[in-house]
Amino acid sequence: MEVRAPSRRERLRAEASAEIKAIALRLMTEGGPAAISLRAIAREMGMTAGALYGYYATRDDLVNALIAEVYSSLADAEEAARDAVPEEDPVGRVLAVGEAFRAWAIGHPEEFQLIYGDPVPGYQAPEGGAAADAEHRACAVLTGLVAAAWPQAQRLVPHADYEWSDFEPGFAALIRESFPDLPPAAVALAMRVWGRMHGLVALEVYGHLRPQVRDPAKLYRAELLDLTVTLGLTPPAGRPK
Amino acid sequence: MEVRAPSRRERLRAEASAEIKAIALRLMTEGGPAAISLRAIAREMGMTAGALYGYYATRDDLVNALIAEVYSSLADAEEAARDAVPEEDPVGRVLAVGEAFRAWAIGHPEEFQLIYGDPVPGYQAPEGGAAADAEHRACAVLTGLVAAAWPQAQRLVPHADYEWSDFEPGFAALIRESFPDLPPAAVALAMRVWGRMHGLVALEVYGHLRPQVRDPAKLYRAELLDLTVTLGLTPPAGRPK
DNA sequence: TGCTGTTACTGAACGCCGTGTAGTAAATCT
DNA sequence: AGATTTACTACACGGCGTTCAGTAACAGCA
Repeated sequence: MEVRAPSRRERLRAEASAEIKAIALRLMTEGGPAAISLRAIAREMGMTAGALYGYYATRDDLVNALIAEVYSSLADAEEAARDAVPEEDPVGRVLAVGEAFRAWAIGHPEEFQLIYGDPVPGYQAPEGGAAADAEHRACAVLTGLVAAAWPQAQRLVPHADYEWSDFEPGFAALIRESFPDLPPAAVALAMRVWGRMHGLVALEVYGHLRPQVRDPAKLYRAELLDLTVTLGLTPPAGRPK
Repeated sequence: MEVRAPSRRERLRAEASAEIKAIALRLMTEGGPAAISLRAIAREMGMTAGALYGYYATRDDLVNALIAEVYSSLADAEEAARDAVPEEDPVGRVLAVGEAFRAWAIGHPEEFQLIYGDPVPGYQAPEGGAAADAEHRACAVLTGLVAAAWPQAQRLVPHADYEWSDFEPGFAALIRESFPDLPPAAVALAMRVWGRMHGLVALEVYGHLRPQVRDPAKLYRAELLDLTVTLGLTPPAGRPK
């Protein structure tokens, strides 16, 4: 953890690296993930494509850096939405985080695509990258929601036969660090919540909803409300008779 | 609708067209959707890349043809799964179709990606294409499941304020043709069911589940069971006390 | 101050890719 | 058999990621 003052060289280098990422990000928002081309970036910076290899070993490395950044922005949005609702209102928090997730995705479709879409044929997430870190942050928000709802939710999960061994050791450790008292079944529930929010949003972002449904937001809202039922935060809506 | 016997020329042409699609499909299963290259296909057929333009006007046209074919195979799988369970067992049918959907996706990840993934930047689904047709078939299976469950489900959907005007006219007409007595709220529920199945499966196919969860199938199964609760086919699992 | 090693970049090349266009040979129709 | 349609090749264009030898500017040291 040395904190040498950055030399002029290092500063310029960091700036260039940031500019590369910024341009790449803009290119992506304009033409989708496929529009991230080293040559286009270099063109805008008044450089040659080869010059970029001094900053990123390969195009995929650059994309990975972007993923980390973008994922982090999603995590920020979710955390902000959660913290805007008082802790005593778990239903409100679920709705807020859910809506924030969708709003972010709809507002940044290319970024969503970058994170949750095509990992390019020979993909593989870098092991301990910042991307995995941000993914965990985003996931932790959902886990927190489930943790808050767990007293009510635990009666509703059928036969909670989940063990910590059902999760990868590293992931389990990470979770138990943040939520020491949470049982494994709750973590499983959190993953399901994740999937549930992801489903409709992914369909919408990829254009599978619009050609049929006029107002996807309405659909999503209903799903979120139903989600609070699954979490035991809201009684089933059925008019009793 | 003339039914002339196909001349020799037409037959050869159809065969070539089919071979192109077949090779494209194989290339995709081997290297992901990005590996579909006209040059590679031509190479395998002992032709030049340009020759393929006699069959498909552009690479995207070929991809669209593939999408239609692949989507159709998914619809087949869902219908087969549904029909393997007697009509009197709606819960079984939901589980069967749900598991069939996941099994198909996991077994054909590239195909799943092709259908539900990156529409390439300047995409647009051809209006009345066979792809839209197959998508409707797959969607109809889910609608059918909801229709069967509707007597029980309708008590559970909160404030069913859905009108037919909430859907695109063409889509609404198509649905009402197949299910004359189904209210719009049920269609909305069907779309939510679709989203719910899609969520976890998409996360798994794109590799967001594996690094954390050991057995995604278990998670998905729980989600399906919870889905039958939402559909009113199963009482909430909570031990009453 | 001058010298030396490091760093940032260029320019050209390689091999991919999708896409057109002009020409040729074969199959088909009359 | 002759005229026409069809299927294909050969070639070219521009764009892509990536590599590599060479060059010019910089940094630290004497």
